[in-house]
Amino acid sequence: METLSLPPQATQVGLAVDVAAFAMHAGELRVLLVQRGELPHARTWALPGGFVQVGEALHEAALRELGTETTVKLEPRHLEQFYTFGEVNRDPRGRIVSVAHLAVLPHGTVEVAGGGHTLGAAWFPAHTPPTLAFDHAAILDRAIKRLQLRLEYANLALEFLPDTFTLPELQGVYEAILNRPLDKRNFRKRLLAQSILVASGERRSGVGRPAQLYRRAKGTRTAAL
Amino acid sequence: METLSLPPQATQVGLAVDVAAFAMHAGELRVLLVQRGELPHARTWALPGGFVQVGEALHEAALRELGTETTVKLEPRHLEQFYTFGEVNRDPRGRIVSVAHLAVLPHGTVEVAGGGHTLGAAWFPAHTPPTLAFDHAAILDRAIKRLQLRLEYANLALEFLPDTFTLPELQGVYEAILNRPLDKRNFRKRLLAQSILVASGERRSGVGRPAQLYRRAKGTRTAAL
DNA sequence: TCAAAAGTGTTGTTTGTACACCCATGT
DNA sequence: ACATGGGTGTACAAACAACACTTTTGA
Repeated sequence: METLSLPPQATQVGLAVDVAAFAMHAGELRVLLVQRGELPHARTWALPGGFVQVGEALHEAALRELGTETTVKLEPRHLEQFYTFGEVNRDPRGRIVSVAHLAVLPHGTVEVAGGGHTLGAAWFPAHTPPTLAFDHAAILDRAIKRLQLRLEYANLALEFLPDTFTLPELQGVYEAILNRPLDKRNFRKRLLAQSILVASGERRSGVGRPAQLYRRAKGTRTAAL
Repeated sequence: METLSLPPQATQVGLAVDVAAFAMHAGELRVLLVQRGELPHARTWALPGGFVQVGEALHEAALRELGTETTVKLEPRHLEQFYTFGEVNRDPRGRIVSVAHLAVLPHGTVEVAGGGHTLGAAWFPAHTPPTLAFDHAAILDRAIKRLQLRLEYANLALEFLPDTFTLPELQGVYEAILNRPLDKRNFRKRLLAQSILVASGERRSGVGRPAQLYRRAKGTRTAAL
């Protein structure tokens, strides 16, 4: 297929991916950050990311960066590109355009460690992140907005939880992402009306009254736009 | 600012923009296409597009391509990127990633002619386009979906019309974009309830009963997400 | 028996949708 | 007078928002 050649001006702009990967920890929405080990912005926190390889699809590059910049293998339940950041001076190394991705990691994804070019990796509160390198604060901002949008109509909240979960847990995910409290009765009414949840009959022991366990009904996984 | 250098693997992927530019003609939603003058896909129709230059923002590249691939200067009322297409084999010349943009051209933008590398430019029905080069059919498809989404909550329909317009004209824009008829009474109720339209008192002569003219209320232009 | 968390209904408001006739003008 | 397109209101259904007490368990 390489019968025609790329014109020279086609290869002067660098193409990267950055990934805003979210998970729930301690009832809070957290985002995965890596501490840069190289200039520019050495020692500051940043979204995991890197350059797209020639034979690699964009989502593959995003997955690879999630895997190599952190030691533990991460298997996102959801991955979608949401915006492409191309300001001319967003990176001091030259003209680099970044296709930003949103990832959702399932419950239990806790241990992460730096790998590759990074000094470390850790989870941070998504709504109150530390100072970030490059334009990553803007990228994170937009990622959260997209996540909030998706929540409303693509059952994305379930991807944060294990296979079985209680309604209060699910409501906690919604509240953590939307960053505001929700009414318990209206929440239950709305969710159950969608009939994407089925009670698994069991109950989970805890401090107060045990909660009904639910799981997602078969065939109700909605594809991302 | 060029104190740090781009790593070599950063420059192996070509970055382009493609633009789906829409306008209303004869009560129909039309999209601007150019006929390619070069391989690959010589003589087939395609969305206007081309490579991003080093010192150029993405939206500037989109505007430039709109201007150089057509002779008449086009001044879009709305321009936003909506998705980045990066399939590995989408272009036989090599690895080229395209940031796709959606543009809305105002009423009266009729004459276009080929320029640059193209054999010609013309408007085509957006819902029934001819065979398109590369993956441009998929890009156009997604552009129309985005346009339909925007319509619902970003008053984008007004950008297709001149400063003053009648409600039946506005309804025609909605129907052309959504590709389905709307109820006249409900449409008027909904639009007037938003109070973004003010009657300009005048009337326009035509065949039947004259229609009330409206214009957009000041300060009601909503920024694109 | 107390603390802690789960569960449950009703009411009013807003939003959306279906639907048919009269009005103002030009010919 | 008639043809052409513009303009108007109501009734039902669905979705959404506010709001407080009872139930089940473990300690």
